[in-house]
Amino acid sequence: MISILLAEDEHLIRGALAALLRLEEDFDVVGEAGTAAQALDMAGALRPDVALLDLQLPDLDGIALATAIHAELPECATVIVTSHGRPGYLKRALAAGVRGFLPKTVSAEVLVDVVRTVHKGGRYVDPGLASEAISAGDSPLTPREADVLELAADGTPIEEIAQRASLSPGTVRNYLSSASAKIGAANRHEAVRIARRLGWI
Amino acid sequence: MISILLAEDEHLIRGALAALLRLEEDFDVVGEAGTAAQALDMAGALRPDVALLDLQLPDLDGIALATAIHAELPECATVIVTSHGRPGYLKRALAAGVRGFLPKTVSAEVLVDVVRTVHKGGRYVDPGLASEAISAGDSPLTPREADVLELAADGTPIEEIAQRASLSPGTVRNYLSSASAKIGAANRHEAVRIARRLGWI
DNA sequence: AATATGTGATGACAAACGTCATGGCGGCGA
DNA sequence: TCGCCGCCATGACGTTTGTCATCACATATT
Repeated sequence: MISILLAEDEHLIRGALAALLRLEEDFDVVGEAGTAAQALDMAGALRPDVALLDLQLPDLDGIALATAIHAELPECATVIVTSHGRPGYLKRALAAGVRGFLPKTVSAEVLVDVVRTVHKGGRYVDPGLASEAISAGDSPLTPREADVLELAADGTPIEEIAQRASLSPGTVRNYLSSASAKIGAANRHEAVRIARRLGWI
Repeated sequence: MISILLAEDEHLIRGALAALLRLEEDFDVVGEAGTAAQALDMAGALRPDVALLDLQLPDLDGIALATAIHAELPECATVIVTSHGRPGYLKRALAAGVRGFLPKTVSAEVLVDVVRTVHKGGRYVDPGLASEAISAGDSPLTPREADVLELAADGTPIEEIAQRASLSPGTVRNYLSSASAKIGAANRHEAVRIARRLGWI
């Protein structure tokens, strides 16, 4: 019997996934959490064999949650499930010791297989995502460039970015300019979009 | 027995929802589609009582799909399910004759209830979404302003927007300026974000 | 010690952008 | 028929950007 903890913020999806997993005779969904904090509590209390984590949770992202769970429950295998197959996230997830990484586009059968695989100590990464991650390569941005670019999201004007980052407006423009050049974008807004898609910010 | 057609692009979620619905004795999931085109084919062939449609599908949005289904199968009740509770969409969906509108944050029980309700001829709209839609009000944008603002998404430069919309760059700037003013945004990028959130574009 | 790299800043210049006034044209309701 | 509104355009103005050269300082690498 494999005991499973589910962390997913959308109630309906959480329930549906639970229903799906409960169809397997050897699966036991012991807990369903809607937030990372809840999931962490439940992990400690229920000590599941496998934790199925959505990448985007309201309080913390799934990778940080996986790290926290590993610290408290090293024998628990974690699997990240996500709608947005951002290549950068995959790398961070693997670095965090996650054992499985799946987009929500896989079939139910694959999910079930993966749960069994990671429970037996194996690993599984979606092949499509893996090849994307390889072709996307590492982020060319310096840490500071990534910071500033992140602050530039939502169309924030330079002046405000400068204040939030405690930088001079000129410096902000320099970072944004070099980041856009590295990414190959025409302007910072496009740069933000691309960097987001690749999981660089 | 209520026969149900499911249209949802994410394979895993589609399977999970199907599993959830099949737990009900009086439900029969007769078809699962990943695209609007597929869903339309299946609707014609399987003539389901209820169609459960995701708002975002790769080829067409759920509202357009609902309209198409009604045209071919007037007795089929349609329910839209969505991750993004954009107020504007709710209005358009109701105008299209959709019988149910739910965010994915509702519980599995609610979904099941709603399916039964709409099958009996009733309607259901998520209360939270409804109040949001009311408070958000109608779009203040003229059709053309909305067009141009939509083209301005992804940080496209004005010159390119002008070409795609077959307008002079000056006109584009005028529309963008007035749209931003109406929305209360400092620049077009912020305007795009707000309009997106409210379902105006 | 020399070199490269990241961080932070300034100044200058051109291009892109936001705003406003103004005009013409067409449709639609009063 | 008149006025209002949406559509499209132009010109002018100031502001915000993107880009580049150049500098200083700190930290690693070789």
